[in-house]
Amino acid sequence: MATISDVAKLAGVSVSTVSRIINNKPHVSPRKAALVADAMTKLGYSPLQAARQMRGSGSQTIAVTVPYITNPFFSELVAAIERTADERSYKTVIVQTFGQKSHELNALEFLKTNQVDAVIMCAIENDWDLIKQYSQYGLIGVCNEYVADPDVLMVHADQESGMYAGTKYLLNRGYRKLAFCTGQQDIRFNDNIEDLNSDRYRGYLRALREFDLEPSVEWQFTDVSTIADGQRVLQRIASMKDRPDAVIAGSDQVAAGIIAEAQTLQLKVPQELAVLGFDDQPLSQVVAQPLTTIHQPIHEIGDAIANMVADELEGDTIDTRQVIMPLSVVVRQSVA
Amino acid sequence: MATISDVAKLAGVSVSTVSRIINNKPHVSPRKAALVADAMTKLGYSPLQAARQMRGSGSQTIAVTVPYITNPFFSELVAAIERTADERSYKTVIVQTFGQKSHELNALEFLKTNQVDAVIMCAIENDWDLIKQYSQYGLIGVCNEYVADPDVLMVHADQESGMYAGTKYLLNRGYRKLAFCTGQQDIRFNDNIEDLNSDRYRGYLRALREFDLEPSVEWQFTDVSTIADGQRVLQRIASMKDRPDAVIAGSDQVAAGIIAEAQTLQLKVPQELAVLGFDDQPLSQVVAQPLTTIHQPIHEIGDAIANMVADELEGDTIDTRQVIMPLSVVVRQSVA
DNA sequence: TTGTAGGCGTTATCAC
DNA sequence: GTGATAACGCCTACAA
Repeated sequence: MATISDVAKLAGVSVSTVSRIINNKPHVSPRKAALVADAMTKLGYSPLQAARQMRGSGSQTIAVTVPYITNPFFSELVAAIERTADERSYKTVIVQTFGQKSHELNALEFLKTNQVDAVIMCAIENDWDLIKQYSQYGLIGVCNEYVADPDVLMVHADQESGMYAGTKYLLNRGYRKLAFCTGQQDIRFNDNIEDLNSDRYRGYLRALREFDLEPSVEWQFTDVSTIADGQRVLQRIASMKDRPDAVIAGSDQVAAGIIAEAQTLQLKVPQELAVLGFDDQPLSQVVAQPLTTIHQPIHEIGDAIANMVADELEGDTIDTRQVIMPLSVVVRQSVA
Repeated sequence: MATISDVAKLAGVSVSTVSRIINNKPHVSPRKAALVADAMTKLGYSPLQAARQMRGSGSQTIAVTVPYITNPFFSELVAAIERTADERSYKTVIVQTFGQKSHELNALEFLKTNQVDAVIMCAIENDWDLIKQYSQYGLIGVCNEYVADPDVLMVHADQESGMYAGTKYLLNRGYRKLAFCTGQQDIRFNDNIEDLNSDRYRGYLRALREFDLEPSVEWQFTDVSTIADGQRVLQRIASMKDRPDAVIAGSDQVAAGIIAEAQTLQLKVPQELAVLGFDDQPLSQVVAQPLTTIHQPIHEIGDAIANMVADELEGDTIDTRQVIMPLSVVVRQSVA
């Protein structure tokens, strides 16, 4: 493990000169620069991160928080972010929160201790007021989440319009008895809350009301997010006397579970029950009835936030700090 | 940011006493210990990693390398490892290699610079001889890969037997014209190589030979690993004059792609073409014909390697350094 | 049992 | 343009 003074010694200069060159600061003669560059490669030298961190220098590293990396939506998102970060020569560390505030705080602590220059939050567990305090230690970007703060770098899709379009599509096709699934624990909707799920619910309501319909409490399913959850949803639907004629799954995972279980229970999709997915993941093409779903531009979202964060880190002026990506319905076969 | 000397000052003791308490070393009076504990919580103090790293102390962090986090097999594996590491109070950082040697080396460099105490490699890109050199800086565990070195901590599934069982199952059901898919670039099989793919191929051959069959070069597909790859495989099969009657997909992803494309091309599974998956992921239950596949105990594998690594880090003596998990065929509907 | 002092590798400040 | 030197926060001999 060569150190900076090893390099200095070999190049016949002082450590400060080497340091200047490493961090390409001015006031260095080309001659010595060459000498040092030579010594560095000869020794295979690279600066020790830990020492830099102690000095409070940058780490060229970005942390990304996600709830669960096993959720394909997030693994794709992380992959996109990491790919772009890589191009900009930033390293990436992935932090799973498992929906726990403490894990999220761990990631934020990285900022405090200079382990990372920025954190991109693809899920938010703690109150924003708490999180915001960490921005004195480094940059915080928000991705796929909502924060009512015009200063933060934020990229997300237009969930309201997306869900509105999806619901409208079902309505236009003649469906009237719509079931609604959400990943959240309970539908705590109110007009003041700005978050992904409320936004989706808002879009759902807007479409419904255009048809003078009200949401049915009976047909609302909360806390569903996996394939297995989808299977359970369909079982409950199948056992109802008054069944919905369509179900808004909230994710392709859930939609896939619903369709698979429908198949085993011999319930015909879309004839007896239409299923609308969300995300448009590869999965949506391989289920028994390929999913009509709402396409999310995951890679564009990831690229955008990563580039914005990198820009800000490099001191570039950023014109728009918040970008909202459009969502659109992809028609396949799970809706008639 | 409270430092150790802030704590010392507040507690009215010296920094060394605080340090001893933090690292629960002997020779501390309970009275002072209480004082210090008090001061620590009052200040919200936590030791700065960077400073510890510079001293060469442990980081309580384990790096995990995977080729692509978007591959559900690996995201599940990582999740299992992280969960167990978390229980043992180790932090985890995920490093994607993207199949590139340089990215893998990055993870290994973490060892050198004390950023992590251990790295668990779930994919191996570089030569083992090169990798092994890094074990002077920290612990290296191997997961889901093969290394001919009795000293290394290693956990993987018995791919040979798994593939043998799967192939045998097809053979026993009367299939004789077996196609074979693999994720590797080309089938460079030889008896000396010990790796996951060779091992699988070995199992495939063993079963074939029991039926006096030879592998068909015509029906071997290399470099296939995604759903889209699977779709392409089916297209090629569909266009053949002499078609296989069964295909060993190598992964559930590929199997799902094959089945989806078969559906659009109106080719009946399993009547006209049987499909055997590998992994037994949730996906395998939602395709048009639920997959007959080979179950991999992903969580057990992840738990095992994480526990072994944690044990070794904590100086426990380890009885068996290599564990091989059994694989078994799960019968569903993609094979008649 | 406790405290003091030195050093880990780097960068920034100050002289020259 | 260049080079000493003092921090950064922590741990560990060594001394008391």
